[in-house]
Amino acid sequence: MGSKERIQRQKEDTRKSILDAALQIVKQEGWAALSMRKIADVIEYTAPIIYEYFSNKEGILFELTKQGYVHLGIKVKAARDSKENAEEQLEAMWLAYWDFAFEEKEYYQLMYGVQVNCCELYTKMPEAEYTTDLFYDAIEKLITKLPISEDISCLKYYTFWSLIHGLISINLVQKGANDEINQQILRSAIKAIIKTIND
Amino acid sequence: MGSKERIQRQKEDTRKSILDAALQIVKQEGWAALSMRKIADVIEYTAPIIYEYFSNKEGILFELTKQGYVHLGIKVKAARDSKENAEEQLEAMWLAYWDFAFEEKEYYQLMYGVQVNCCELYTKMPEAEYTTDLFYDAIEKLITKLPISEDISCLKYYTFWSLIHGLISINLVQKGANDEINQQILRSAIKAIIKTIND
DNA sequence: ACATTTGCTTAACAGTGTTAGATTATTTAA
DNA sequence: TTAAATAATCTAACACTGTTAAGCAAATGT
Repeated sequence: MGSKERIQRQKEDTRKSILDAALQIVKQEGWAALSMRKIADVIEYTAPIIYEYFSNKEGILFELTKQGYVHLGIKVKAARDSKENAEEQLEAMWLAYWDFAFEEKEYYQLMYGVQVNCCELYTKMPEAEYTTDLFYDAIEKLITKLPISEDISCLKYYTFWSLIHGLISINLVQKGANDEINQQILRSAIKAIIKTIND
Repeated sequence: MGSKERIQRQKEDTRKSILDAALQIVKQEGWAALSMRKIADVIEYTAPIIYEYFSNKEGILFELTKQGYVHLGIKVKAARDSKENAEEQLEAMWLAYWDFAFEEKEYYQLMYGVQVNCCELYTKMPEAEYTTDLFYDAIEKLITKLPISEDISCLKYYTFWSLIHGLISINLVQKGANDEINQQILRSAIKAIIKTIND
């Protein structure tokens, strides 16, 4: 009897619907408004059911964080593949990162703890490392002096990341900034950091 | 009878003790653990009393935010006054900002919404503008091309701020970064941005 | 047909911010 | 000094939050 598999499929559907419901609520009302009972309302169950799919609320956040990293990775990879030149690739990748932060604001807030009390234990999430690796590769392609030291690519990566994440955070928290100035800062700073890669 | 003034003084003391208690709890247990009842326990009252001094919890956070900006302003000003050279001044000021973020981690988290759901209405807080003005002044001192355009100082200010705030946020959220690398990024990036001021 | 397992719900606990009403203490007025 | 008025404080409650235990009902296995 194949009913086992049907039930299995139903369970996976419910699990997915929990994640979808959570994201929907957050997109409509923000992270502070997300509650187990609200999720239960959306999926038309009662709250305790959720605990058969996730050990607790943090479990849901953890899964959504993973989803976020997957989406970000896809977007950054696509940006890289849209360009030939190594410099253009790196710039396009950071711009894609920037776009992701605002298009998928709720994911970004969760992934990087901007106004969200995300759990602390997201260390060593393989989905997160994928994007990081893409950036490291792109940076190292631009380094001409061999052998490529881990230190210098790390330094450059964090410089890029700090600048862009800082600009995003400032905009996500005290929004109301001029978008033109943001674009100017972004583009000129990216170019400036790229220039210093082989200093 | 001067008892009016005595009572007035007592009220001010209680108000201050509420703020002190809140900060104490946060320093011991983090922002997530701060509750009205815990504050009440510390000041040896019951929770409703707090509402005679602050309209709600957000009111307490608002006041602490203001305190934070005052402290930051003092620190940044002191850093400026410790140097003669304009470049050295600006660098010292950002390093002071950096130090503040870690020495007064709880204040910084609140002021800039790092892992804290601070209220949104902190716009136009005069205490915050003081520090901003200090940085603008220091940047404009370095601009040689006259007349000094508002755009260019704004651009440079946000570039500095984004980078440093980003680096701080990353360290406050996913802590565990190498402190040497942070210092290297900080100092080299500050110098790099200063260099581009007159481009 | 009976027993067992599964799916799901209700009820509860301990905590949160916040408010209304009752109570106690202090001050003022007679 | 005593009575009335005011101020200070607390208890209790409401509507939430995450989470767990107990119970009911329907589907399943024997």
